[in-house]
Amino acid sequence: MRISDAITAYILHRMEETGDGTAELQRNVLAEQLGCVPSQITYVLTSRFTPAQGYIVESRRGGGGYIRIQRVKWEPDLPPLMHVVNSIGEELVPAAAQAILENLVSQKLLRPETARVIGAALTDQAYRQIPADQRDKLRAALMKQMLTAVNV
Amino acid sequence: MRISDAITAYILHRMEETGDGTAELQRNVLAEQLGCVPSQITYVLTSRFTPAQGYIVESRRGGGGYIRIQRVKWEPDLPPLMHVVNSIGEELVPAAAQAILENLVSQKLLRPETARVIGAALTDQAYRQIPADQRDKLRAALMKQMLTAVNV
DNA sequence: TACTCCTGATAGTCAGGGAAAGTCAAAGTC
DNA sequence: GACTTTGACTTTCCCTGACTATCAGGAGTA
Repeated sequence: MRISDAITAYILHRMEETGDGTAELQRNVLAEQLGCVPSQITYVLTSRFTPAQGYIVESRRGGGGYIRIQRVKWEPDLPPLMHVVNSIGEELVPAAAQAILENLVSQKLLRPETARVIGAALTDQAYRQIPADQRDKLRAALMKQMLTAVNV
Repeated sequence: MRISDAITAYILHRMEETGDGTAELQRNVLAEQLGCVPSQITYVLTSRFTPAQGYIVESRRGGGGYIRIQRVKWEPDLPPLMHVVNSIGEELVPAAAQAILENLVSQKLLRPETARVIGAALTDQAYRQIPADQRDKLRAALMKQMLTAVNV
């Protein structure tokens, strides 16, 4: 029995309990409860609760800090967005990004304004400071993150 | 339970009450009411009610002293969001980004969906691969880029 | 009246300590 | 080889208290 599985199960269970698809926890507390080091929690979150898997994670450090995990609710006519998110690999070139966005807009899965905003965040314009060989990876991560947030 | 949150909530509540987006208070009095030291009020003001987050704070010492917090009214001229874009510096920390978005939404200058999407692109979650010391710069660049794209 | 000085009533500053979560690389497991 | 686990170190945020700066008004003086 892996600790990671226990952590995952616990988080999912908590989500069920709250009823709104949200789980809020404190890293140190949970680590203590489950008998692992705190960074193990972080590991599980980054490997199993990613946007591509339909989750949004937000957190806060310092006194009274917390971690909140939220499961994305998919509207009946929106699963295609999920497919898109899953179909994006580790890297994404600008042209492909634009194509995906245009496609989504023409299918009425994305408002034009939303597409514009997403597109703006995916142009190399914004990545001046990022080494060229890392931009496509960043682009892919951002695209997934943003598409996932469209229908929280 | 964070005292900072209570102070923040109190100030926002006061702003609602007055109706003109202004709250006036006395530091010692509020500190007494909420059971904290006066400098805690100052801390909250400097960390959560900054100009970058859309607030102006003015104060006066001595007898009859006071602190007035005012929510910035963005001019309804064109282009609406440029004020915000211009007020963002070279770097942007996550908390400030979030605060700006909330402010814009509450002033109806941004659709909640759009704010969510932008917010998603500004969390550290999306920047795992980026060196920590470059994230705030990237965040600032992305924020400007996206806000500019809202009303093309 | 006019001026200075004192005093009490404010708010501001800053350094330090504590409480969280994040990072990363090395070691372990299957 | 990919995934897991660990722990030392870092960063962020919160809270406090001692000390400082500023203001208004009154007392004293001429």
